[in-house]
Amino acid sequence: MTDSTRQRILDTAEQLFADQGFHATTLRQITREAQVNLAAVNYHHGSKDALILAVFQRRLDELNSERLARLQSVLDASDPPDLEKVLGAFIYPALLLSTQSAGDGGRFMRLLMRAWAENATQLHGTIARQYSHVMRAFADAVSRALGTSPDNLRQQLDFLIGALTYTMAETTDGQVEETARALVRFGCAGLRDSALAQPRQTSLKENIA
Amino acid sequence: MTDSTRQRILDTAEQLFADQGFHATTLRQITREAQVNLAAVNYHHGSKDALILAVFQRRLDELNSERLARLQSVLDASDPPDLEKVLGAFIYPALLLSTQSAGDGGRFMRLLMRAWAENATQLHGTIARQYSHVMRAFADAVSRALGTSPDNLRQQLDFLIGALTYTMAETTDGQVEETARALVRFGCAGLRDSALAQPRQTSLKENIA
DNA sequence: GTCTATACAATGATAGAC
DNA sequence: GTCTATCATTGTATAGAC
Repeated sequence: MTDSTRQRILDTAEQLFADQGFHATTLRQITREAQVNLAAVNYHHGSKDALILAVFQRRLDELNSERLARLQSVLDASDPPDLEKVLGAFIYPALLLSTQSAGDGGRFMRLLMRAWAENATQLHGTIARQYSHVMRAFADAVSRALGTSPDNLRQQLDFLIGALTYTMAETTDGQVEETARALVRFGCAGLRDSALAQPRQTSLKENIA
Repeated sequence: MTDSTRQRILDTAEQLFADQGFHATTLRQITREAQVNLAAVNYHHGSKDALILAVFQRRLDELNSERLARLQSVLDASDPPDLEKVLGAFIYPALLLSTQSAGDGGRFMRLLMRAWAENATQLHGTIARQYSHVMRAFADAVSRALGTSPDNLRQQLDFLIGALTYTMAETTDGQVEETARALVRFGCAGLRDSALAQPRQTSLKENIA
């Protein structure tokens, strides 16, 4: 098969990256374990950095689709959407992914924090572009739930993303539900309180993260 | 001078790491720019990973000392300490460091997120050990400000650390005060609300992050 | 103790045959 | 698409000068 090579590389790379980190994992190790030729990685993905990026793209596509689907359900349920449920639609799929991503023990999302490192320019930029659509949708939903302008929420949503990202790296299988509930509660309180402070509608310069 | 070589390596490495990332920066580039011999890095620091760790140690020592000093001032001011000021003592020095660290343009703390990547085991573990003293002191102060057990605050403080870390990577010079105020407010609201949910005193298994 | 010059195995990447 | 052979560059180790 021609396409199975590409996918086999992706699967093996994801597992090895999660276990050993990006730098410690060599292309020779990946290709040996995936039973493909060394040059196949560069042929199918271009470079090692591009392979790392491809590993992320696949998971982030799942994650963001799931988030948007859940958000739509929440928006359909009530017109001023429920803030807790909006944040839940953002947080819960991420924590789920962090502990049970497709086959491997569940250590995939530890890579998200690992990944900010290495090729920060290319990878962080691409991830940000991936998130920008989702971020816009959620910022809009949160703003309607609170009755404030979406612009003022960017910073607080960044706080939430930071807390979520950091938490993903530390959460293990059994704690997903409990952790998600705690983080939703934490974020709701912070957002509601910040909304009281800035009820006006000003616009800040764009700062996508 | 005998000590200037070690420090020159540290300074040059910090700047290059911040600009290009850890992996992209080679030892030959560092030693060339610092005008020292290639082997000097391994002689003074042991390895490239150890050099990365040393770069962090230096800044984290400053940061944690500053945090504890400010915390002491807050504790001296009033016996049930003011929660806003406690969080400020934790957050403000970090954001300051992230934008104006010792000479270089201020891109140092961008490394903190970058760093969780590469040698996650050794570096993340050592950083956690560095933070554990500070974390304990702040958890204690927050618990007294709220009137709850410190154990129940671990998770919420982790949320705050995540938000802070993520924010540090994105904050630029002019936004320190404003960002710190917003993050303090966000964290206070989350902590106060979570304290209402769990006023009991149970103990969870240790999970230092 | 510090520093230098040099050497080494392993890595990511590429070119060209099939 | 896949493979073999090969390249420049990397982090690290060592031997020896000051």
